[in-house]
Amino acid sequence: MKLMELYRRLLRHFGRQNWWPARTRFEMMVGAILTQRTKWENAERAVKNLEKAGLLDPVALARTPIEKLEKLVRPAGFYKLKARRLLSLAKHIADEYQGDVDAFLSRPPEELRNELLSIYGVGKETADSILLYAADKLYFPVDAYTKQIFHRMGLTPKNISYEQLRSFIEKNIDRNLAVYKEFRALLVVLGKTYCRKNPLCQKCPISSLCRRGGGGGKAEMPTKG
DNA sequence: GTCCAGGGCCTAC
DNA sequence: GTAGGCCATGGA
Repeated sequence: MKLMELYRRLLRHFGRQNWWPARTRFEMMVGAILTQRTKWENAERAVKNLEKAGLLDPVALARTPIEKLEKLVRPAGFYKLKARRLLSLAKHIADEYQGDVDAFLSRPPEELRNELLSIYGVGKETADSILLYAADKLYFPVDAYTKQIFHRMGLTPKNISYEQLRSFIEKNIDRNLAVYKEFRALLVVLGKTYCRKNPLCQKCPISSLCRRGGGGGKAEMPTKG
């Protein structure tokens, strides 16, 4: 099973996803933090609250009292944590780049990645999502769905590390931004739609490719990353 | 009422 | 370097 074959099959089945749903690069970054371990629908409510408050701007956001942020991001869950994380991201861009998001995202990719990872609340998946969807760099974000899907397909070991899986995927798909962006979105949609629910497993568009489950086996979506 | 969603931090081994 | 606990609202 070649990964590009899987990609084309998912694309035929689900159609283009056109991620990321955001008007600006900073809004994308905000959404990436708000959707951590959270449905996008709930994260989006928080994004809209911030937008109404005029806070989808690093300098404005960085100046906002955390108590106000906590109220606005409440629908996204983990609201105290996420308010802190948004502030740390906004302050970094405001302090180090005078709020110039483009200047921040224009840094050399590996340096930008390390810088993102140094920001409180930005882990590997969030950093790689920002690199791919906001900075247009060829980094493939690996989430819990992707890990589980590839394991069930017998492509990778269950306990593979984040970096190992990212490397595996990046070595086996076309180095093309549209492919990266769509494939990642399609894997999330596939995971959300089928993997967690056993009854739907048979209808999964890749069930014939799935060595585990696919029939009587238990769906094993992890509850943790 | 129960389960869980597009992670990451902290702590203990 | 990694396993486990923790964070929390909203919808099914």
